[in-house]
Amino acid sequence: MLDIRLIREHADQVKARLSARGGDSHLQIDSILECDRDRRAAETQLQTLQSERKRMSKEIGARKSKGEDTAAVEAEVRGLGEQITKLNEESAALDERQRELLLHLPNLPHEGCPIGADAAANPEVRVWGERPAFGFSPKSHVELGEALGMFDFERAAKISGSAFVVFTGAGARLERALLNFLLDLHTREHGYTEVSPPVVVRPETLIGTSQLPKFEEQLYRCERDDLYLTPTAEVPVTNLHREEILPLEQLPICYAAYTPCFRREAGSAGLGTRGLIRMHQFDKVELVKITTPEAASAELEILTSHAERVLQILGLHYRTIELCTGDIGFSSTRTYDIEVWAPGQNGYLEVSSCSHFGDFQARRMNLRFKDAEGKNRFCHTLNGSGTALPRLMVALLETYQQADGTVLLPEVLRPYFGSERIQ
RNA sequence: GGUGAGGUGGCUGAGUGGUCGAAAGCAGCGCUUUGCUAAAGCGCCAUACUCCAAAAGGGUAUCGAGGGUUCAAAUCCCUCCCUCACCGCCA
Repeated sequence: MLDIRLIREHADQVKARLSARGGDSHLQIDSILECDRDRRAAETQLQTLQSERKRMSKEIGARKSKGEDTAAVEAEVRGLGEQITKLNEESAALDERQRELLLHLPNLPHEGCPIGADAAANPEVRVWGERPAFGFSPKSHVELGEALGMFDFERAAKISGSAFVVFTGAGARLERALLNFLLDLHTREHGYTEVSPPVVVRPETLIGTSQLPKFEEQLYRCERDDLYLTPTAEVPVTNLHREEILPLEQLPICYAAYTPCFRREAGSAGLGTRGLIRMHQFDKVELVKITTPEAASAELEILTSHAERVLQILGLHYRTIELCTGDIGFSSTRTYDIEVWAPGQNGYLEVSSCSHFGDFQARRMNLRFKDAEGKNRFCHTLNGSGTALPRLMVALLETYQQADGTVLLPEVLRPYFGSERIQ
């Protein structure tokens, strides 16, 4: 959520930055300003009347204690009360409307965010390793994995529908090995604190990280209890400190969390494609940071390097791109995507998206810290996948496949998996 | 799921209709005094919104949340959320 004062005082700048996103969100600014003006006018009027009522009520109290008759004044104040009720409704409605408008407005892109219309304009920031060469035609993970008995899409469809998977045998074991490897790496070497949060959350939690109100149709909802399945651990983990004022010396807070993630993928292209690339439920290890505005930009670089490190250790070729203004997500000011090479797809797959949200989420969840001067200020939040599991598995299987259809695992995974080869 | 007890400022904790935004204590900040690693005294010490060009200074709201009663609500009524205890059920 943007600061209404920023919008009020620098409307043109806000509009300009929003238009860099390419949508029509900047067109909302004028109606927000109008609502803000009406709201403040109503509030000022309301407060004047309240002040009057308060004064007169005190007077009634004072006169009653002296035994005087106050019937006439009481009648007068009663009339005031009616006006106050009406104005209060008006003012509350305007307040609610303003909040609604602000909740639907995306974040401003960071000054450093490259300008561009869409994904085609995303600059490549780094490339690591190179595409592996094969003396044969590399197979897709679907072909490899099904032959090795690692997953079963048909039975998953039987029990849950399309775009679900059952990991079986070596597949289930590899999933578990990867999770343990990722959590160990981030907690032991990168200093994150491991958390294991609920994956069913209340609507306010989703408003905090901004999946609601705008992206409701992408979420699974348990209607009876008004709870939602989390689309990413970002949601429960970032909200852990909602409505708190954190001491400066506690920052940055760094959490690593493994959770399953649930996405309806309504209207997604490519949902019909076979394989592990886009599913309704998948596992992910997420990295979350809560920090100060001053430290946040540097933390984004660190966070991204931690996600990249996963691929480096696994020996997987990848590239890092930065999303341009036309491609960054709703709540992000700046985002790096890490794309791993998948030989069987003959293309790159996004396995991590690392974003800096500024105080956009912190405002929504009223997450603050006490600065060196003792002032309460909004935190900055960041997160990145570290990494998504199924796509990492795709890249692993396809990169390390052998001519005989077996998969020779990278060194670091062998103790976790319990052998060096999937066969 | 049932019954009961609760939810007050950074913390502890008073307050059951009227100068209560809220006693007192602790912690914190400032000043003073005395001085062997500290004590005493005094003062300050919530948040949000809003008015004013700004500062200074006002105003309003906030005692878990939302409604209601009343001239007036931390205080009375209703609904919800949460915590604790016991019972029931249960991986």
